[in-house]
Formats: sequence, structure tokens, C-alpha cells
Amino acid sequence: MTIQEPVTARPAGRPRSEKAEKAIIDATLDLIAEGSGVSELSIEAIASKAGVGKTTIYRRWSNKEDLVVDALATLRAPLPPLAGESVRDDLIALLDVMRQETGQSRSRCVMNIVMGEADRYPRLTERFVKRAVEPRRTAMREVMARGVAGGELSPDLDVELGMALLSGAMLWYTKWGPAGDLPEDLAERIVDQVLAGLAPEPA
Amino acid sequence: MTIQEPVTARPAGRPRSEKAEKAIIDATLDLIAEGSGVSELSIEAIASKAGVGKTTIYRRWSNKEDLVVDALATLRAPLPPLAGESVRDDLIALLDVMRQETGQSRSRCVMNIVMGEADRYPRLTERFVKRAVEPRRTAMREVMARGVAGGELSPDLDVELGMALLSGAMLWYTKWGPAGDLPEDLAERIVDQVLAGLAPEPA
DNA sequence: GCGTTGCGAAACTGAGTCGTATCGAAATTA
DNA sequence: TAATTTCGATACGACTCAGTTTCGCAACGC
Repeated sequence: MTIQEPVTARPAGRPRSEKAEKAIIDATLDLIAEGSGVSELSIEAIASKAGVGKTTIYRRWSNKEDLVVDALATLRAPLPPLAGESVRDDLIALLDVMRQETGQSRSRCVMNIVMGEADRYPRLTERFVKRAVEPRRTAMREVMARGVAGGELSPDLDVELGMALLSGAMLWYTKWGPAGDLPEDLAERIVDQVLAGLAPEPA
Repeated sequence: MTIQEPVTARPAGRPRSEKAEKAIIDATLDLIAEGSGVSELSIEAIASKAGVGKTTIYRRWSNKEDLVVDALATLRAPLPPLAGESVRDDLIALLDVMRQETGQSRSRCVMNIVMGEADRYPRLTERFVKRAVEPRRTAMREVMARGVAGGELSPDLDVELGMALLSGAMLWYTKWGPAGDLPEDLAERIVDQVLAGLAPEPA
């Protein structure tokens, strides 16, 4: 054997265009960001927006749902850098990226799809959660575990419940809160209120 | 004037069937509960399911969105009876109806629509919020105000933030929580945790 | 150069939907 | 009874879209 085979032998013929592939994914996300739900998305609109023939899409994905699943899966969760000192500050940092994202139409609409069409397209949600939600959960879980170990949080704290309180509050504001941008100090206020509790301070 | 005119003079001809109207609304809600988003809903499917001609629908609503708006508006918020003694118990009662609702497909899917298609159909959301969300908010706000006044809650509490913590946590569980039914004591655990705070008890 | 494969554009089939119109029957008032 | 309005059913034209096929051209290995 003198000839080194490439690991994936390149088949004869013109190779598939990576540019086209990227354009298709991008057009899909853009249309979603403009407010399309999965069912309003049409392959024809995607092809047109991407400057691509329908053939090129169907050669890669066998149907619309597969395409959308792949498109959403390309979205990575941008995790903020965590100072790693104060648990409070790290929690604020984690919550604040949620707040910032609600101002971006792409994030907003993706969230809408995942929230609203979860039951109808389980594969979509499953994969999106794995890529975009799970990493954040893990990060927050680690921060809180650190807080429990280091005494900054209650030693018998139910960490999952604590995460639901923090994330849920921010989710609530993005959905039902006052119109317009969320206040810049919202993450801070949520974290402090959750840490302190609603009950009056024991005098 | 010897003849008393009815306030709304009945016009000649066959009167509109209330039964048909109810059947249309019901069919709409059923189709939504089966997982249809607004755009997947077709007037033809509604007519067929309701056992009604399309004409009968178009005579009452001029388009699909109007119909869906009316259908969702018929859903009233079932408010639990509040004992009015312990603020903690009342908050638990309020949260627990949220938990129970996630087990009902109709409530679940309506929630999905309102959450996921809010940006696309603002009129729909607006009206639904007024009918179904606002009454609960008001009830919870009153309970918390009572708690502040009565010393059960911190005197300088931001009531809106407190509501976001409680409702948001439950919302979070319904969306991202473990599959299957939510634990029966979830509302209780959320309320107690929120009241106490995550920070360790000051020794 | 030759064979192979991907490319975008366009045409096509078939299904589904909207909103309107028309039908004969039924329900109601006058 | 006559006039009016609604009823459910059905048909219609216009439109959108999915998914396939065909076309002539481009990009690659050999």
C-alpha cells in the first residue's frame, strides 16, 4: 500500500458547495428570525432567500423538519466568562446573557419556536436543548454547587429548584414583562431577591 | 306606544344557531389542543370537525385570526378559592392550578400558542392575557400585598419581582422540567424556597 | 478530454387551502 | 302563505407549496 487513502474517499464529480450549505442554514435562521414558525417556513422561500435551487436543498435534507433541526442545532450557547469568585456575581452573569438575548430577534424567535412548537416537533426541541440549553444548565448547576460547598448557599439547597427560580423569573420577564427592553439591573435584582427570600429578615 | 319593542329587534328569517357557534369554537379549541398552531389550523378542518358548513363560519368571523381570538377568549381563568389566612397557603394554591393545568392538553396547547406565537399575533395575545392571565396576576398581587401589610413578607418587597419568581419557576418546570407529571408538592416547595431564599439561614 | 457529480433555474404534478357562490331544505316573522 | 334568513353541502377559481424532473453549465478526478 503506497497510496494513502483519505479517510473519507472523495467521490468523483463536483464537490458539494459549503457556501451553498451555509447560505441555506443562514436563510432558514433569518426567516425564523423574521417571525416564521416552522409551518410558515417554505422550502421555496428558503431557496429563494439563499439564492439557491430547491434541488440543492433536497440533496442535503430530505424534508423541512430535518433542515430546521440542523439549523437550530448550529446555534451555540454563548456562555459568559465566570469570575469564579462570588457565586452571586456568577449567577448574575449567567442570567444577564438571557436578558441580553431577548433583545436579539434571532434569539427571541428561536426561543419562540422552541417554546411554542416543542410538542409538535420533539426531535427539534430535543436537539436544541442538548446544544443550547444543557450547557447553560450545567454551568449554572456548577456555580450553585460551588455555592453550597463554599457556604454561600444553604447547605441543604435543592439546586434544581434554585435554578428554576432564577431562570424562570428571567423567562417570565421576557414573556410577560413590560414591553420594551428589560432593565439593565434585572439580573442583579432577581439574584439578590432569590438569595434573600421574600420573607422578612429575622430581626 | 302600546307595543314593546325588544331592545334588539329580531330580524326576519331563520335565527343563527347558537349550537353551531358553540360547535365551531369547540372544534377550534380541540384542534388547537391536538397540536395545531394558528397557521396549521384550517377553516375547512374546523368546519368539518364542527359538522358545519364553511359559510356558517364566514358569516360570523371574517378570518381565521378573529375566530381564534374569540375561541381563546372564551377560556376563563379558573381561580382557586383562597383561604385568605396564610399568605403562604394562598400562594401555593395559586401556583398549584398552574401545575394542574399542564396536565391538560387544552391548557398546554393554548399556552404554547400564546407563548410561541405571541409576536406574530399580537391581538390574540393581548386579548388572551386580559382574560386569562391578568385575573391571576391580580389575585396573586393582592395576596402578596396582604403579606407585606401583615408582616408575612418583607416590608420593602418588590411585589412584581416576587410574582415573577413564583410564576416563573412553575413556568420553567412546565417547559423544561422532567418529562411526565410534575410532582404534587411542587407548588409547596417553590413557595417555601422562594420565601426562605437560597442563602443560608443566618445562624 | 471524459465521466461524474453538483449547480441554479424552470417546469411540472398533486395536494391543500382560502374565500365566494350556489343549491335545496329548514326556521322564523309578518 | 309569503318573505327572509340561516342551514349544511358542494363546487369553483385562484393560489401556495412540496417534492420531482429536466435542462445546460460548472467543477472536479483521472
